[in-house]
Amino acid sequence: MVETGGGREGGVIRRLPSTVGNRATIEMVASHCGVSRQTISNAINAPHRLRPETLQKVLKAIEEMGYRPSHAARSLRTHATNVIGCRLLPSNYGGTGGVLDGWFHALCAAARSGGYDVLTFAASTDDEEIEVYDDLLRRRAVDGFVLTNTHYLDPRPAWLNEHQATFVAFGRPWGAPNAPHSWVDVDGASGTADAVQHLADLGHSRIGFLGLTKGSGVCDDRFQGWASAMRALDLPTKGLIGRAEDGIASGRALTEKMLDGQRPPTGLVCVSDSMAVGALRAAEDRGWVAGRDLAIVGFDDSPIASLLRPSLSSVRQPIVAVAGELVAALLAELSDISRRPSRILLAPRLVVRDSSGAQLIAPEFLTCGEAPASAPSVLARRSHFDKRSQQTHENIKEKGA
Amino acid sequence: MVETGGGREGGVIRRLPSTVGNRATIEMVASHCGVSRQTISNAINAPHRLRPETLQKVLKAIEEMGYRPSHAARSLRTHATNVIGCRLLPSNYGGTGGVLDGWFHALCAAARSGGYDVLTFAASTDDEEIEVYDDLLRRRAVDGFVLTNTHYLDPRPAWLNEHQATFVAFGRPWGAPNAPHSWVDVDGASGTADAVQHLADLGHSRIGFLGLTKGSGVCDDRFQGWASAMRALDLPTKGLIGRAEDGIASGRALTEKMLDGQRPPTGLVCVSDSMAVGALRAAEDRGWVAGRDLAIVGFDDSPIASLLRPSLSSVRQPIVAVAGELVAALLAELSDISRRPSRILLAPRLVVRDSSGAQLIAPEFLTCGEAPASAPSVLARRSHFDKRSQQTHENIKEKGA
DNA sequence: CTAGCGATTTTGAACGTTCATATGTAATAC
DNA sequence: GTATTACATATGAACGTTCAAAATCGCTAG
Repeated sequence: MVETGGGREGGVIRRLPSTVGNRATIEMVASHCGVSRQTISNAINAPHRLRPETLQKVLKAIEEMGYRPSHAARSLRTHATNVIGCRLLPSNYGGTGGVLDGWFHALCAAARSGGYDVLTFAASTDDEEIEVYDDLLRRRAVDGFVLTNTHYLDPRPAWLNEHQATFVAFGRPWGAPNAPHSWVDVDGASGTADAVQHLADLGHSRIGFLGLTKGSGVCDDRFQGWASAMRALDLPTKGLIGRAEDGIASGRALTEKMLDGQRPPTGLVCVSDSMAVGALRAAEDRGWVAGRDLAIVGFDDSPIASLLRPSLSSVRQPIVAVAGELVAALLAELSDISRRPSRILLAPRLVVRDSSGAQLIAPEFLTCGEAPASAPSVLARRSHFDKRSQQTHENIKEKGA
Repeated sequence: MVETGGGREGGVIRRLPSTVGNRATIEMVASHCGVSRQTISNAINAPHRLRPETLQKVLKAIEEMGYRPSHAARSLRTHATNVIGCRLLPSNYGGTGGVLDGWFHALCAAARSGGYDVLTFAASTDDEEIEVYDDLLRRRAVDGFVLTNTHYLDPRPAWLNEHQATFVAFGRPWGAPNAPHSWVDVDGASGTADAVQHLADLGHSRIGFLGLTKGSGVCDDRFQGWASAMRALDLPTKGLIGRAEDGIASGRALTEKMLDGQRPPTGLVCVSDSMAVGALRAAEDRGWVAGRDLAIVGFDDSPIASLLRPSLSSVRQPIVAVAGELVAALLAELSDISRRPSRILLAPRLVVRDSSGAQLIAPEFLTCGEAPASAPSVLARRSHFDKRSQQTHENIKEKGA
């Protein structure tokens, strides 16, 4: 299976050892133009210093010769690398499967349009991540970092501060609200509050929350949004809170337990899409149809949300905007060292699909004709669904920023 | 929502302007040891040249002072950056949602353990990607590239060769089998052949193929595996080939059309998971249960495969191994410029789940009690499924490499 | 004692930029 | 006509390494 070689390509010269690096240097451009090094440098870094005609002449030569300043030389001289370091989380990390990928893409795009590149590295733990930080800083390979997945007792911000590194975080400094670094985050509380309001609008009064075991800042935030919305609507919360490790199995188990309770919920707001998938499974287990027999809203709007049947209503994070703000904040700090930290909270928006029952169940979905016997309360509950909201399929409920 | 500032942190000194770069240099280590620059350099790059006691003394100082050679200075002098450039595809690119993320993570890990870093960039088109290549090469910011998503008439390999860049590709050079660059790919044909064999073992004789419109090397490869396996088993193929753009809607439409044909398939092998999801939808549309009324096998084993109901049997690519081989091949080329290109084909493996009907349908799934009227041929077909294979749930059928 | 040799260490130069400063040049002011 | 100024361009040095070559050291042999 492993074949090496294949010189059948004939006269194809593959690479000339010493010509790989034979690209134009500033000196070559200078002598070509009949000016000095510094004039070329100025044409690039301080064009206002040049006489218009000189500038034009130099720029033309630069263009023709395809000159770009050597990254290493410039970086050596200026002590700036124009590179940002960022850890790539394992795929499907913590149930936010696929969401961070779009974010990462946006981050790279934003960085590049700001004149920066992104150096990506893998790490499995915070400590490993810190080791890479240390390496990159000592080698002076990056100007700063973007952190993701902040959490309680996160050792990274403190370490980076101690080592006088510039960085910004995607995620609040949970447990350290006054941490002196910049961050950008999504207002999870507003997302879950929206979800509650959405379900309440549909007539639900018993709305449960599926969260994580204590110790997750993200969950605390989202829980808080649910709790305050419930309070504001004067709805009961007793027996409607479930907590476990993130995961489909957990979501399923929590939902089962909650539905078996004295006064089961008719709607569920979940801390993550994986929890929501678990809830969907639990509904299936009973022969229920999510969106008809049980309303479910997830969080993150991961790629699977729209693929599931019934499709999953979910709170979508503005990941592209987050990436843009992070890059903007980091570049600002890099250029203005005495800058105060910026703290930016962006609003998510609820994407309404089938699982919350906001629209008619697609006919092809009702394969069984009638409600299964195992869900006796369904018909009684159905009345709720008659006052359906005006929201249309995949319509997005924007929350004013 | 946007708050900047928050100086309540009091006396926290955030960053000392000129101390950011005050890390140890080779000269500092040298004077600390009472030796010359070059001795320190040798301790790192050619330790055999040093007297054991000197080496030990120097290494100790290096350790204590936390010295690492400046990336810029070293790179300027040696003309090597120890950085690999790689485009990050938009998430969910071409239906392979989530698969490349795991690959990318593995790539970063492999690179780092080989002493390299990965510079990531976003690009929407091949031309945009080439522009970035151009930029990175001119600035001498990377030593080489890893390409993904190769296709017919791919302009990138030719461009890179013309510009004497070192690179390896994930994916064969479709349409240019003798292209003089190294590549690593997954043997799609063997994957679909396995899928056909799997379905044939389960008693299927009418096995359809859902592919892409002509012009996709990946699809041609996978199609070829299906076709030759069908031929080898002496099974009919007429009316069992569907082609369209990749996507769920396409898969659904193709499946519908095929099932409406004169002699519809009882099993489907799909070129991608998104096509397979479409097939699942088409089965649902008829009130069928995939794995019972129609066997479906996808390709890529994307994260959704195990989340779907019924869960999707799919051919999994050995992405971690691919990443490792790619890095190995690239580093080999970088260190040995006259090296001949290596061509490595790795075998995928079929992950058997519910949608291919290899095991009993989970009871909770059969909510409707009996086969729907719209699938009259189901009971007749059922006999096939009595000779079920021994494969267990999520069991993996390894293909010898 | 000294030449010769290998092992070890040092020195000068170079990599390609930008910074800080110096030089030149044209226009303005006295 | 010369001093003053602003503008435009050029020069020397430095960034922190590694390369190439030179210097030093410790031994052995003649």
